Amino acid sequence: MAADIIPLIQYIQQTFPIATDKAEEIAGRFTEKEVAKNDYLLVEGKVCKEFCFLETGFVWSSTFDINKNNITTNFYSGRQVVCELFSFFKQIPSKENFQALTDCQIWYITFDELQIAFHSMPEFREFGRSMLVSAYAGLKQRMLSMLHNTAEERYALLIQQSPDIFQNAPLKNIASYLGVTNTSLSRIRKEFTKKA
Amino acid sequence: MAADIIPLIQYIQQTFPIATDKAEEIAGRFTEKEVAKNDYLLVEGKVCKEFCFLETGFVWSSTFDINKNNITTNFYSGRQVVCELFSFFKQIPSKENFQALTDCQIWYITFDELQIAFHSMPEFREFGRSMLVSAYAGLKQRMLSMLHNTAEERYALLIQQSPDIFQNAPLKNIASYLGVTNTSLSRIRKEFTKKA
DNA sequence: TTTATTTGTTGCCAAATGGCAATTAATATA
DNA sequence: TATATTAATTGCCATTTGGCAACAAATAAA
Repeated sequence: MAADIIPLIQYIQQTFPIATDKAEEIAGRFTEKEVAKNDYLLVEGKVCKEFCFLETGFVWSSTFDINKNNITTNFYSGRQVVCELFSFFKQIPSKENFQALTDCQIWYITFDELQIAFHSMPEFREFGRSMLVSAYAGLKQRMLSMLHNTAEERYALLIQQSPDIFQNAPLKNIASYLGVTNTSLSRIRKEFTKKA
Repeated sequence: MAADIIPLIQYIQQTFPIATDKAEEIAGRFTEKEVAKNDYLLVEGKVCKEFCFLETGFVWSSTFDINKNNITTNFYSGRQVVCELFSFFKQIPSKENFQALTDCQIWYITFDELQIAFHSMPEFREFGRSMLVSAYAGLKQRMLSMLHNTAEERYALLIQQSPDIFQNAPLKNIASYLGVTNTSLSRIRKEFTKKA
């Protein structure tokens, strides 16, 4: 599959309003690569070296709780940033794994390249900051939803907002993403289809 | 009470390792102010204009859910950044209120001043980014805790890590911060003291 | 294709949490 | 101080979610 840089340019502009030629200049700093299904973009204990934009494909990230249970931290479908931001920006070992659940087409920039680009391109910095702030806000939303919605409400929201997750990830991982056991998710799904 | 800039300098250095004179230069861009008990640092619907460092005092932030219930988003004790980052960095209206629960001594910098300082001081930018990344990581931790710890475990963690919250905030707000009803929190506390 | 392994569903019951109302305690106001 | 208001606790019961085991379905491996 041929790589297409347009989605990255659009993503940059939508994250931080900017002239198209500037967005193209930023996007031009990225390199393309492919990641095969089931391969890892990042392994726990390693430092995240690349800031990735997922052009096409599907990725999930996970970590382990105290009881060594694998718990899903997130799912990523196309046209999103896929990066363990803490590990990447602090250049310290990641506590999460990132794995491709389908073949992926990716645009990436290394940490060193990004540092250089940040210093020479104020717009790139602004984009980076805006991306971070949006990620922060998204996480806060998710946290508030965890606090004040039932598991069934969270399930309903997820299936409505990200139906693609259900095409790409096994239910047990969706369950841990939602913070319920797979037994409970199974029952929630039963109730849900009954209502619909 | 006289303002003391040392805690701010220390906070900067601890967030992003940097020479003391550079940290002092960054801190020098901040202005001091006092906020009286019960006054608001930020009101929902207004754009957050100041990036604040809380030298001394105690602040809580809250928002409203769909049913107009007031829910606590966070508590802030001294030597922390107190800022609605999304509203501040995007300069859009805040969905949260920030209120002082005690008299507060604050160091702040406005958005415009910060923009200027960011452009002229690379170290300030790095500090800002590091602060954002840490905030992001802290939020992720909290979210994972919401997902995979019981209410009682979250209560135990909170009282252990932030006992000062219990000296400054009413239990009903701590309950909504933990994502439980105040009825449940009351029972959890009863069980907890029984065990200890 | 056959077999083994993993994933998903269901029944049964236990544990955690919520909802409501009554009561007490604490705080604010007159 | 007396009164009104708000916060916190408790009892009773309903709802949600979890744990375990058995089973079925899907997928991977031989």
